[in-house]
Amino acid sequence: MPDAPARAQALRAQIDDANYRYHVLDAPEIADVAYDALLRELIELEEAHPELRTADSPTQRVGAVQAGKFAAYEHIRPMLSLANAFDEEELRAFDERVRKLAGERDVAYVVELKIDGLSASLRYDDGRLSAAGTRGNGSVGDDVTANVRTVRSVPLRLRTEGEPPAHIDVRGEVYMRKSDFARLNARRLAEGREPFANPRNTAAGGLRQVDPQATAERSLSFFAYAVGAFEGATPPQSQWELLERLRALGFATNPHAQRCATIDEVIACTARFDRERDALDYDIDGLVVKVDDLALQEQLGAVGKDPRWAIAYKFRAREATTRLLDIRVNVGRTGTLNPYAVLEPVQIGGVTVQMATLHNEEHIERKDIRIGDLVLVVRAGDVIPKVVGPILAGRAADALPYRLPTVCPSCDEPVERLAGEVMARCVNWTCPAQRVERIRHFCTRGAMDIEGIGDTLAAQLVESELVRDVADIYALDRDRLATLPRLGEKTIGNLLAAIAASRARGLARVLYGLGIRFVGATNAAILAGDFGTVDALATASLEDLLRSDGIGEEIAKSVVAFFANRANTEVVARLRTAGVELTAPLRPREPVGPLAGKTIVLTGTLPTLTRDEAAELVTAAGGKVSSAVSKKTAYVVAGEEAGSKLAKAESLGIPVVDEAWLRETVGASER
DNA sequence: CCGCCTCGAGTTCT
DNA sequence: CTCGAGGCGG
Repeated sequence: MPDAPARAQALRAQIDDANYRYHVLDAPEIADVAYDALLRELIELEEAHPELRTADSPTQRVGAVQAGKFAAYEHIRPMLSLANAFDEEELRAFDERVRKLAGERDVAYVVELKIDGLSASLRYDDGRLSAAGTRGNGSVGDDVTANVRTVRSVPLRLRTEGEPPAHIDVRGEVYMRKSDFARLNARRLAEGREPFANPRNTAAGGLRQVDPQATAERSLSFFAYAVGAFEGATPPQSQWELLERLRALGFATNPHAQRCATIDEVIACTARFDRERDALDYDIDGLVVKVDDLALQEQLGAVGKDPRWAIAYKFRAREATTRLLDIRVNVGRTGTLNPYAVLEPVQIGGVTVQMATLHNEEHIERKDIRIGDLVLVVRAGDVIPKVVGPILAGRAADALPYRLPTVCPSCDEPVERLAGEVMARCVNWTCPAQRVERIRHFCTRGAMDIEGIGDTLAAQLVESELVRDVADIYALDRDRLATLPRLGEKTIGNLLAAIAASRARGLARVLYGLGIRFVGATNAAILAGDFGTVDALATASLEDLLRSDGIGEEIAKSVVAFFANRANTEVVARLRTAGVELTAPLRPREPVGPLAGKTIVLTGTLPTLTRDEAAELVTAAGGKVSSAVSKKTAYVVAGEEAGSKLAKAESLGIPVVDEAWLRETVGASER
């Protein structure tokens, strides 16, 4: 991947230099074509990385090449701006105002999606597209006629029977579909170019291309939602009818528009679309609520620039800028140094975000994130916040590039980063931070499932030196635990019971709990099933291990290395003494059951089963649970709020079923 | 050797 | 959930 910040800098320098020679020295050194190419590349780069756009960038030069490229487009009737509502209360206040002015009667509304693109106005004379302009300041925008012509969903000629209207201005939103955006970026990556940041910027930039061919390549789309001027035809009576008329004229209108009889129905829509917005193939940032009756709209009029008959309901923002206060480093169970951002607390999508992972040093370097920067943080379809990048314009002059510490923040031993690896590691096996993490991992649900030992207690146990390795857990007793703060009689009892119960989990979960590199839950189960006992595994050679399905060179080496370490074999020996079950039933040859040989993927929240319970049902029926959807997947079991896996299943034509289906299919085997 | 398929590891807030 | 990387079939 090219280094975007450096490239932008280089482009700016070249363009500034060319400008200087041209305008000041009057001695151009590069051809206009070459200059255009440089400027275009910079514009694209800044679209892909808005954080790279600086106030002094040549692209921001008012009246420079870019702005001068478009003629002014005057709107016959100004394009509206809308007042915003951010919650239910403000929507009700809007309704109150409307009803008061309408004479205290019920008012019907039309709710439309607020597409995140750019609004435009299209002029048709005698049924033909004659001109198109961006919104601009509402009265005057840019003339982008040639570019709009490349948008497939814009009819070049109206579909009418008989006489077309003499003149009509159609307003709508030019936007880019997420699927088209993904395709475009995939192509750019294949060509070794920087991908764009988001569909909106790409659509906006697309309309401003000098070369309409370049606009066409971005595959933009258009939804019509209003009419500015309407001459030579009987005007519609309502917004709802207007949308129908637009469809009849050959325009795409958004299919999710709703007619609502009361404000309560409108409010129900807001909740529904906020939930469903991720499933749409385009970004929306809210809803537009309009009074349906056009005569009433007229009567309500406008205050200042905002009409009184419509309001934009905005979803809670999913991105925000905030200050990066510090970069700190956690040490993971495997010794990896995991840098994370400490942010000035900021509200995003209804929660306060104050931390976000920064993954690794290379990631921070690539995005050029520095302590003290103003950063853009998003919380997109997933819940996990992400630092997109710094806002360079606000950077302090003395901000330094970030360097990962060279010693472990927990044990002060030197950090190692192997050639070709992204993660830096603390290789000190006795590092306290790693001890804590290893113990916590051993006790997690997928491993030994010891309820009560989480981060806090694990840290306390290591700190107090009651526990140094996982075998020490089984040596804990009432007296020793009582020395820890805030552990009552009852808690201790529960904890000891949980520890006792964990002895019987079996080899697969012990292996997983030990935290051998590359051995997660799946590989642990494979090894346990193939070898049956720890001793068989501990004495297995590289060749023995490689015979197991799915175990390759790296995993085998990691297992051999683990058992070659004296400290590890001692831990295993002490687990045995403590009475921990270290054998597993050998794997049955062929799975049997109604789902035998089938790969199932679970997604979303099922009505009554937890993820683990559902997985157990599948396994018991001879099926295999996998984490990602592929061509080999037999069924996808989907619940509430299913995400990308459901979409993937649909695109691959894989049958999607629900919990009831699973119960029925599995239940059949038990009778 | 490439491209798919999987697995492992880390992840924020309430 | 997503990313990076190991395993393995073509």
